[in-house]
Amino acid sequence: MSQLSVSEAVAETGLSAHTLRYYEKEMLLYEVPRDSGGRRFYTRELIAAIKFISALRATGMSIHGIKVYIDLYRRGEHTAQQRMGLLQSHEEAVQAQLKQTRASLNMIQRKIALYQSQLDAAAPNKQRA
Amino acid sequence: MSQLSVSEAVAETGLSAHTLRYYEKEMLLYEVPRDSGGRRFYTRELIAAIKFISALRATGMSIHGIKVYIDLYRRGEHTAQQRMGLLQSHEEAVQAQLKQTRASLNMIQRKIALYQSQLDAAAPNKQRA
DNA sequence: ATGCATGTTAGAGTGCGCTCTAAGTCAAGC
DNA sequence: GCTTGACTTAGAGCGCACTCTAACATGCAT
Repeated sequence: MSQLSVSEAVAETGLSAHTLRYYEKEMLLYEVPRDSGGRRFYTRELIAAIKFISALRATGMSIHGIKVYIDLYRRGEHTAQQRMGLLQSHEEAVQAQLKQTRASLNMIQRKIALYQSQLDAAAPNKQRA
Repeated sequence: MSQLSVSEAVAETGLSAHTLRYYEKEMLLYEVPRDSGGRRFYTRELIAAIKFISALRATGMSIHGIKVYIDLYRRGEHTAQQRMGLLQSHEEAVQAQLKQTRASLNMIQRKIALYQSQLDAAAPNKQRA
């Protein structure tokens, strides 16, 4: 079970088969093995890579940005420092984005609270219904 | 100073003039007043609306989703409950998205930590340099 | 052997949210 | 009067990340 078919990989990663092929075409995934019939299968290493790529995507890194990271990976161990640097600056970007999202969420929550007090004031007897 | 020119509104909201016109075309903004020469200006109410729209955008609400909200707004006070409902379900979506982002960020941070320990192990004498 | 699910390819199409272009108008300063 | 800069319009164009199409191949179950 350490080698997953396309449909198993889809189930495991939450990405579509189209997207998996797209990532491969864009070189985010490489050396994806095939069975005798030419069908792809995914090793645990590939699945781990896909999940990490998904984490980068989920935090807003672009396909191009991920490709830069993956290309470093392919070039070998001596790029580890650079890769770490990329991840660190991405982490900072994510922290900034989280901060921005929290601020915006706060504004939205204040608006909701405003609606709540308006609606309470307009129908004060509803509180007993 | 309660009426801002386009360039002042750009400075105040962080959006581009192109985007402000685009939002107007998409009916997120309406009844934007004009001066005698046909140029737009933005009242404090409009600026507040733009900032709220930006908060919705920053938290991932689509232009279409915002339009639905704004259309309710235009239809009057009796839509307040529905608008609040929209904001509440958006809030839930944002909370879920934040949770997802934090989980992904965590994965990235673990990878950074891994790099750090690898690099420390590979060059242990660097700690004194 | 047949049917069907699951896979393959190259390449086209989609939806989103801007972003820019080109040609023109207007008001203020020199 | 002339230039400059900020603005106007309709509409085209763009970058991104998928997402789908069409035609074909494979392999398992009946």
